[in-house]
Amino acid sequence: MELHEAREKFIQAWGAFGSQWGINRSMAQVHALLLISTEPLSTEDVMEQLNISRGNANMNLRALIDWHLVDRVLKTGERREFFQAEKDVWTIATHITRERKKRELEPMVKLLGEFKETSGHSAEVKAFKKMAGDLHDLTGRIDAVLERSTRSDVQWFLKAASSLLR
Amino acid sequence: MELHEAREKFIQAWGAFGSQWGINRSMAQVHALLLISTEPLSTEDVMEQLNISRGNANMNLRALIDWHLVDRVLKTGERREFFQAEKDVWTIATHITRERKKRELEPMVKLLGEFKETSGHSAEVKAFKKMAGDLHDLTGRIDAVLERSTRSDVQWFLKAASSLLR
DNA sequence: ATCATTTTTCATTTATTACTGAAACTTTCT
DNA sequence: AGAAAGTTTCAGTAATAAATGAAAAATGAT
Repeated sequence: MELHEAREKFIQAWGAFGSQWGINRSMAQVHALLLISTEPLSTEDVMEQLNISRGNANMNLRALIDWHLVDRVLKTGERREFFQAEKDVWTIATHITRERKKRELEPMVKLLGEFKETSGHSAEVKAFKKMAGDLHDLTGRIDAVLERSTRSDVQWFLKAASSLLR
Repeated sequence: MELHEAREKFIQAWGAFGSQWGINRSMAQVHALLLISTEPLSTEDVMEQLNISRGNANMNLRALIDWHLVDRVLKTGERREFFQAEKDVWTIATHITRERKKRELEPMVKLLGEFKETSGHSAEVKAFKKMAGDLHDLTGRIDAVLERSTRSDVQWFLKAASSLLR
């Protein structure tokens, strides 16, 4: 496969993959593009290479910075900003995991916890509380596992271990 | 909190949660409704309780059956079909995980593997292959972890362990 | 302080995804 | 076989999410 074709496929696939997981296509594509670019890119580079508008490029670059997946870079003697992606896949995975955990999983755990106080003693109420409680336990456990596996000390260990296995 | 309010909140939250993760709102809501219903429901019950159309109810019930999250149930002396959700949260988590792994993760692992054969020796090509290879390793590892943690023997063990801890 | 360049915002447009509802189909009963 | 009850399909419509592009704001050089 030629580089050009491979890059194109990669960007498209990463975009589609993202949108299946609730991340918008452009954001994922911008990320993909930066991942496989050796040099930092300007907003215009991103616009051109992905055929997207300035507004779109800007919004998604900022979103990626929020997620700690992309950094702003200043080149000496250049006025405009450049962008480069974090390239270490463990770090990428960690940042994505922590961000989604914080934004989505934690609020769900909290809400499920609140259902403990549902009033009544009917069979209906008991069944409801059982389900809410079980889900609370499950999401709480998942939360704990993710917390542990994304802690920077664990990350450090895993990185070290994986470099030994190379 | 009153049961009625709690149920409503739960259904809405589960729907919103689902849509953040690429599962459509109605499907998640139908699932939520069945999860907290003590008796199996008919298509009409679902339509009424969620204010959705027959077509929508039918499509999403079938999708949930595909995902092994819901079973068809026949009541003696009743002609129409009833639906009930799998209630064990470990089993639910397993089925969701396996289904998404199969539909989305595995194809991505496969695609990333194909990039190994990208031709050329320039720095650009090397950088591309490095990234694709790293992502291939990472997604492959995630795939393996999920495979292990959703195998029925592990499930059996975890269920047994968690019932001992009750 | 001015002006040229770059970045950000946001009302409007466009694209995508999901839902509706009526018709077609299937099943089961008499 | 015909009718009644129930299920599925799918073309058309609606709702939602994302992108555009032009204007406003910010930046920084002179």
